[in-house]
Amino acid sequence: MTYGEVFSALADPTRRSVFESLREEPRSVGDLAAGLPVSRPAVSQHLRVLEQAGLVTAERVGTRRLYSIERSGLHALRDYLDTFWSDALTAYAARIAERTSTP
Amino acid sequence: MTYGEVFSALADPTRRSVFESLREEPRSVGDLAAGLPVSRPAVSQHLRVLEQAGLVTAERVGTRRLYSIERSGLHALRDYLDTFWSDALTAYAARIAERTSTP
DNA sequence: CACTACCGTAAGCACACACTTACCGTAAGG
DNA sequence: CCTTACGGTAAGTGTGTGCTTACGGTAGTG
Repeated sequence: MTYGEVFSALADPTRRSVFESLREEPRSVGDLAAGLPVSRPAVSQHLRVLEQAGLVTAERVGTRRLYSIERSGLHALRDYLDTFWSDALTAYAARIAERTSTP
Repeated sequence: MTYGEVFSALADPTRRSVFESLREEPRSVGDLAAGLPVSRPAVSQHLRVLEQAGLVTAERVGTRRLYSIERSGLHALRDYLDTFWSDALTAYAARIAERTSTP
């Protein structure tokens, strides 16, 4: 579960549709597929990618599987953004300091 | 410049390497390609995608082109995360309220 | 025990895309 | 000018991947 997996998971439009649909409420695979222009196995494969990226989790309810949003995936994304900005600012400050001390 | 473009732009490892390399300081195309296992045209194509996604900008310096980090791309990403969470929380609260009022 | 509902997996296909080499345009420097 | 440095673009290639249909496997139901 790396941020690379999160990026490539959310890069696909269909996968984003699935993910954003789960934002409203937990749904089953067939339920998700019914609102999309692709087949049920396709949705199943997308869910596998999303699960691997830590974006969703599954829960067995009888013969169905209820998929819900998982926090860790987006958490990894947010951490990536935060460290990216702080590193960029640090590098920027260092570059300025170097330029003013040795002109 | 949508968050979809940002996601697919950062989904590629080589493109992330380019992007994260620019976090340290602005660099030219040949400079970036020198630190990567791919050819210069490949880097040039990656930079086009990153530019289209609002993640980098170019500045002409003589015959060279200095690429730097652009804020708008990651800004769009952060907005996406924020609205996603707030929408998810709203939907969750509504679901709870509905369940407690009509059991 | 059937029978149905639900879903994951396998196999195959068509397209996208990340690369390459080759080429051309533009700016600096003799 | 001519030459060199730098980089964007074109065309072609191979792998990855998003999709399909077909199948098998498990949990409820009569």
